[in-house]
Amino acid sequence: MARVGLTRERLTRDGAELADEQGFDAVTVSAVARRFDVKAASLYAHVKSTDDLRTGVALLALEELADRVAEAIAGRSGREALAAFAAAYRDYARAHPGRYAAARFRLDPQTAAASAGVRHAQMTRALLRGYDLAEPDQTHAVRMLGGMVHGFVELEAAGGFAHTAVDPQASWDWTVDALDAMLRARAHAA
Amino acid sequence: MARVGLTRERLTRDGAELADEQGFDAVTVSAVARRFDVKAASLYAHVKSTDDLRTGVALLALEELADRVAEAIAGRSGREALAAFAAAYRDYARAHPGRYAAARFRLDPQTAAASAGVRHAQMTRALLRGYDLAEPDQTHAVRMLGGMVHGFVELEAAGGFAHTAVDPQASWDWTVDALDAMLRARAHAA
DNA sequence: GCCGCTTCCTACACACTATAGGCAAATGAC
DNA sequence: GTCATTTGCCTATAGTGTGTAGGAAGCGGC
Repeated sequence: MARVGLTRERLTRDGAELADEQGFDAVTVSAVARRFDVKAASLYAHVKSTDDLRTGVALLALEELADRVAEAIAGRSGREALAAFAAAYRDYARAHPGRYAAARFRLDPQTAAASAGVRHAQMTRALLRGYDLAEPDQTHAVRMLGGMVHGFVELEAAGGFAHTAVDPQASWDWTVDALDAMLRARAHAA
Repeated sequence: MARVGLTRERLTRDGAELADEQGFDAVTVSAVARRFDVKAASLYAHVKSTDDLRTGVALLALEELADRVAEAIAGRSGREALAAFAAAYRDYARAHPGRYAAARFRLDPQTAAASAGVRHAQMTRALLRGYDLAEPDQTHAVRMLGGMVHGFVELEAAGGFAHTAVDPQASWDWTVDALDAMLRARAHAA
């Protein structure tokens, strides 16, 4: 009966690759089963449902992305840290579009609370410590920064920048500069 | 045989309502058929496929949203126009989450070119004329602004702001203020 | 070798997409 | 009014995906 050696972990990793190749929506029980050359029903011993499979991919992506961001901001501060932080997100989204989409997958509250999502929030706050913002400005800045990075990355991925000749990288650098200037201007402003 | 009076337009409108109620992913041929108390096969006389149905909803949402934005910025300029522009997007997303998601639906290039999407781009540029930016700064600003608004709205919709007590409206106002200050600082800076 | 557990299988019930072809209601000609 | 045509919705069917139940083959411990 030629055992393939399925594991929840292997299915999750394969799901992540499938997401990058065909999009996160293509991550289904039967698609992954086909890649292992196995019947779909066999996967149900390892994952509870398609939703469960996707949740696994989402958690993996959040973890990977948090690791990269952590490495990017380690030992840096101020503008340099901001640029590295933003670049970590953008580079990951460009290298692994499916995983990036997976990281956006809606998790139920307690799964989210136990995920690497909290590390993302902590790192964003850590980054902003360099700008010395008092509350509630710091929270405002966390939200603005998160929205900015995510929004830019998503519009770029969706092809929204394809109709103009201007290099997206230049727009990105310009935006990061603007963010830095904005945050510095608001330091101590509470 | 009790004709219900199906039309492509009625199916599209109903799809938009379904999207707001159950999410854009719930917009399927059979779900809409159920709402009209009709067999799924009957819909295929009016829409070519599920994708076609969703495209219709997306075009409707883009149109509606463009109308609202146009109304919001009419007769305003500068900071006031920026605030109204941003509020139009956010308010629409909060009132019609499914349609907002639909507006993000990936259209094939020629459908996109014939959609209200181009009005959105034109209005964004029109808004930025008030800040007197030279190229390529204007394009950078268009991208930044688009990303910012979309990213903030999406994170808010995804519940990303639920873990902190700070009022999202306050963060929104703070962000719009910061954007305005930043754009003014960059006027003529080419 | 044999027992027991795990892994993967077949079989099945059900839902959604999509096509083909049928029948009846609405519409227009007269 | 009635008849023919068009249109609208139907049934039937094939294909694919999800998820459950139960069966058989592999693998380890002894």
